[in-house]
Amino acid sequence: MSIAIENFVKAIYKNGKRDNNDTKPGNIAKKLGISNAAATDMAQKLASKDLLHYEKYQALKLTDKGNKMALNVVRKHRLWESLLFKLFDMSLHDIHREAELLEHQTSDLLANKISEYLGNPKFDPHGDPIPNANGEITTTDTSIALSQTSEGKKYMISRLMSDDKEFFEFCAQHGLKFGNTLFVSKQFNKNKMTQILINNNTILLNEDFTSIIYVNESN
Amino acid sequence: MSIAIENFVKAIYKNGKRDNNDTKPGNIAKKLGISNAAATDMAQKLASKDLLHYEKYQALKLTDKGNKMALNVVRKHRLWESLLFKLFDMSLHDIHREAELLEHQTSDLLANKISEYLGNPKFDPHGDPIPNANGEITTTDTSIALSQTSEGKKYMISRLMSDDKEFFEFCAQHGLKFGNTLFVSKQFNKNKMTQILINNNTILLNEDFTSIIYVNESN
DNA sequence: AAAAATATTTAAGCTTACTTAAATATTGTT
DNA sequence: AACAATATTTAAGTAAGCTTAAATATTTTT
Ligand SMILES: [Mn+2]
Ligand SMILES: [Mn+2]
Ligand SMILES: [Mn+2]
Ligand SMILES: [Mn+2]
Repeated sequence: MSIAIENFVKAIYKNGKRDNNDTKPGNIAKKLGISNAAATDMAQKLASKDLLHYEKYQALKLTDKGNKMALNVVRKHRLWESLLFKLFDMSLHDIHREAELLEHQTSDLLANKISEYLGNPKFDPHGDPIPNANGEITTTDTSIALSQTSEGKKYMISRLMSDDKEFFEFCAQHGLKFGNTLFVSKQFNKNKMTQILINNNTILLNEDFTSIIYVNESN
Repeated sequence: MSIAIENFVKAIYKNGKRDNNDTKPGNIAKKLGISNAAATDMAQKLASKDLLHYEKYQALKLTDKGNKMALNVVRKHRLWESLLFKLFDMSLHDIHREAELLEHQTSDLLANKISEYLGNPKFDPHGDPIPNANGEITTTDTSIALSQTSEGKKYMISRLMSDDKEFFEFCAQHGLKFGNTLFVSKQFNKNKMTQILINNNTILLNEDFTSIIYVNESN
């Protein structure tokens, strides 16, 4: 399957998972940087290949076959991120950018070699789960967005759901990193802001950030 | 530049280097598995992009710009082969196959990271030289084909110029490996065969093999 | 030096993955 | 419930990278 198809299927998969947007052509188009017309076109083509269910004006839904393909690409993406992060001194944003391309040029055999070399990791450097060779995610995610946390509790960062360079630079600067702990000192519910204490620094985060930083309650 | 263009330019580069075939569209077409017509078409297109000199019915010649592009792709190819060979238990043929794809999806930055990680190696696992970040090959190659060697002398294998699976399997089986030494016991000039002694085994090689196994005279 | 065999080029056409513009349907607002 | 705003779909068209078939040039053989 082509790069365009792999990216399309993956975008639907991720849209359905994370964003509770409904997965209509327009949303996918926006993510992929193509026109709505192109997305509709592609959706119809993929339906004829049995990769997704298409009904005019309805949300797109992957078939089992489409889902499997998406998970295969996601697996390769996250394995590459893990490898590059381990071997080289590269930022989360940079490894993501490289993985976005490498994911399409990787045989299943190579993916398995990478996985084996890394000790079959279950999570990538963002904290995202890595599907196994059968396209299954066996770990269960108990984490919640920082925006959903309670005042006065301690949490461990489990996932940074972003591809944005500036966000990662901000995170790096303030110690917001997979595995680090923080304390939620105040929730400004009206303003949708969250005040946290991390590394003895107090920071105020708005919803753009608190909705993509995932955490687990800590001791 | 597209994958098709990178492969095309690289094929011209390699054809000019190794094979003393003249580099006409038909030869390139054969290597890339496309029609002669497609190769001519592409050659004309690349001439308009200043990547090669095209004159009807004449051999193709890369411009400086084209040469630089080819070396950049070759660099990435050989760095990937080096990395995969080091990290994973993969055959020379397999690493070549993966590198053939990865070479087109690798930023200069990532290439430099790989090079640095490996200690800026000068040769890949086949013994082929790796161009530096400026697209220069600084090593000089003094090796000769096994077919050109003299009876009664000892040589060290410096290069296995092939992508062929069966050839590599044969090599692996008989200890024909980068760095290993062999003794040329007889040259059958009329039959274009070479008899060598390696690991206490005598093997008779025909020209298909002796022309792609490169060696340096050894003590 | 012809003739025959080969190789190259041109021409016409196809598929993929896009684009913009126009038509149509859905959704949100008054 | 009607109107306006928004989203989706259809239609028409483009560029890249191929194909096969036919025309033309080059190379090899006789
Ligand atoms: Mn990523
Ligand atoms: Mn991608
Ligand atoms: Mn190779
Ligand atoms: Mn290639």
